[in-house]
Amino acid sequence: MTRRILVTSALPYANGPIHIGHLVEYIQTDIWVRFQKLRGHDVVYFCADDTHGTAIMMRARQEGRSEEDLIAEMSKAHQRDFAGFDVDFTHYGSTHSEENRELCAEIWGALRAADMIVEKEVTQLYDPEAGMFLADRFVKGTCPICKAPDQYGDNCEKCNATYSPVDLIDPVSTLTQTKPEVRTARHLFVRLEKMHEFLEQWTQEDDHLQPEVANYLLGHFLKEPLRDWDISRPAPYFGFEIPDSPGNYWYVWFDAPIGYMASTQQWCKKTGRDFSLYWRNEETEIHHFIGKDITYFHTLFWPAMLKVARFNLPRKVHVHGFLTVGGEKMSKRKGTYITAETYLKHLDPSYLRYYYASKLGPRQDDLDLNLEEFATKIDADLVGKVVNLASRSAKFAVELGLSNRYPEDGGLFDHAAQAGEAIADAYESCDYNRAMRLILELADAANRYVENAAPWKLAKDPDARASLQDVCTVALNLFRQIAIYLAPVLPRMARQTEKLLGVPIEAWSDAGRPVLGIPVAPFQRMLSRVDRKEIEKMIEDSRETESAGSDAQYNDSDQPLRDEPLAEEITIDDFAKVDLRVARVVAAEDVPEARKLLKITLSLGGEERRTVFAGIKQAYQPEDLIGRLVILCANLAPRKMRFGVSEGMILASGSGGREVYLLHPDEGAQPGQRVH
RNA sequence: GGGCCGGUAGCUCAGUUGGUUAGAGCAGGGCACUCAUAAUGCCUUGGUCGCGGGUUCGAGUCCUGCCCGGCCUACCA
Repeated sequence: MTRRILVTSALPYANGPIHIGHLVEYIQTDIWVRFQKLRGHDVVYFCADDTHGTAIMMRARQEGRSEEDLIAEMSKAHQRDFAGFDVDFTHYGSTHSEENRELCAEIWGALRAADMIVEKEVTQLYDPEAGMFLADRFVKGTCPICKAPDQYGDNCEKCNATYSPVDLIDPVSTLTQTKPEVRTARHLFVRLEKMHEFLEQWTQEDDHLQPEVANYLLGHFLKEPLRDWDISRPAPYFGFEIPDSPGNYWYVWFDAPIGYMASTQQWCKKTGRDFSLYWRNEETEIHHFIGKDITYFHTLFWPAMLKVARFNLPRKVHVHGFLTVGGEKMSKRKGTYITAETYLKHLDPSYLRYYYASKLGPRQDDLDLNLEEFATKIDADLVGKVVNLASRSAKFAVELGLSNRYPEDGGLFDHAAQAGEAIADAYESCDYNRAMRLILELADAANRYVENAAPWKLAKDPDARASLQDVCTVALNLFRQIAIYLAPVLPRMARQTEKLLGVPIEAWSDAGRPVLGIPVAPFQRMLSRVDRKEIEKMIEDSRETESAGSDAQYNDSDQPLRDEPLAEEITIDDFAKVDLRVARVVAAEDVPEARKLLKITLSLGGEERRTVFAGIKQAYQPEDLIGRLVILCANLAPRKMRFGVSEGMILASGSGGREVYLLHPDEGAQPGQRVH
């Protein structure tokens, strides 16, 4: 039975380039789409740029151009990058389109009609100079709980407290460095709770979600009433104005998923198709591929919106994990924040497609790109085993062509043909790493066959030409089966195989019938071994790109400053209030119940001792601290904690967790000395 | 604190509803081959399946407690 399938990948935000982290998703989706097409299904694959929101507006302002100009450029760059990795969309649209505006209005109307929209006052900080309300991350100030300076508007990284930006002490707008004022505005909210029962059912039934995702939703959101969803933003905002609420705009997360539909609509208009066949027809399967960070938009809000507006619900939302490189988050400093563009300058996209395929499973686990493994996997699996099959047998077949009848091969071809269903099951369930393993087993068996048949010996015997032809016929047909099974992952290799044998690869079932009595073209290299030097160059390039503009000699990243902009200016008197002292760690012990804390006893010289709880457990061993000098903020108000009273704060930089770097004075400093 | 996922060979991972001596790839060692992009084939080293209990004729697999790692979430400070 032919299935009609509509597939989407999440819409990349038009605020930055595509990088190898994004590509996990687009490659995963593209493989699934190509697989379904090969199986003979009617598949369309839509995506678009996500263009709205404050971030785009701010960036356009900064660069002194219009938002339209910015997003046009990003869209072009994104599409170029995707094409470079053989990600083949049916249509690539934009959320900033008339089609999207109309669909937003339609769904909005349905939400209104269902009495799901309410208006509420929201008190927010407003930057009069920028003329806009400030989202939480555009405000910094002193934490109202622990008095830590430089904290974002919604929570404190130091003490983990959550609060409203209105409660911040000395708030500063990060846009203009001025002091914002408190203003109230009327926001529109979606009463999601009205759909509670529906969502509880939809998320738990029919395999719509991976089990861990369904559990997560049940445990975190659905166990209590769903909160109203703040769906409007006051002007100025780059997006669509809400038709029945002038001055208010739809929040970017309202119109972003609707962009899937708008992209479909654009394609339908272009090609004369029927939109309702895809979004208002129960027989169409809709599959969304997304990252785990946006799970709840796609599994709660989105199905609720579709349900209310009577559109098709997703058949399945496939959630994948994040990419790490060498076991760590991508880092510009380490050169592992690799853009699609930089990758393509150095390496073959097929490498990454295969590597991701060999690591991707059906669950939302994070995926690690280990560059050493990357290189050995490509070399061993693809070059050494798969391509090698063709390259070691094709040259004997050029003169002879393939036999007219399929020779005895000990059941190898039939076995591989039968394996096709298990491999297909693995692709279908997004268990690509299993599919790759199964395919590689076939390549192993085929190489063993060639080894035993020894065509190179037959080639020396003029009387053995028939046998030689038979051996090549088997080897090349086994190779072709593998090329077909790998075609979703490696479309280029499928094309090369077509050229080699002069027969098109059009369907999965082609792997069930051998090709016979045909000429064989001279073998041309299909894939090169991975050049380790290019990997290094790629890393180097990725480092350079982000350090451009900084002092050439040191290449320090500007990321820390961007993460945490400079604070408001202070006077020397302000500074003098802070009493910093050199102190010696005389004891340090683990606080077993705490995840981050070490209990540290400091000496300020003589008998003066201080006990401080410091959140550095993940970065330092207690025994390594004993004896060393640190800098202590000595006049900080004592703070009662669960484990005791903390009498100060040890100075350190870094983002927390393992990234904590204690300050220490140069040689000669004495405990108790004040730092001026 | 709560939730989810994981912990199997040096590394990356398979292990189907509990059923013989726990597997693969890579890496290591040896041999063979020399058609192929120093590719391939054969042999081989290597595992108290995180730890402790329990259920069972039988546990990597089921139950339970704990330890470790990742992610999520909350609170206290």
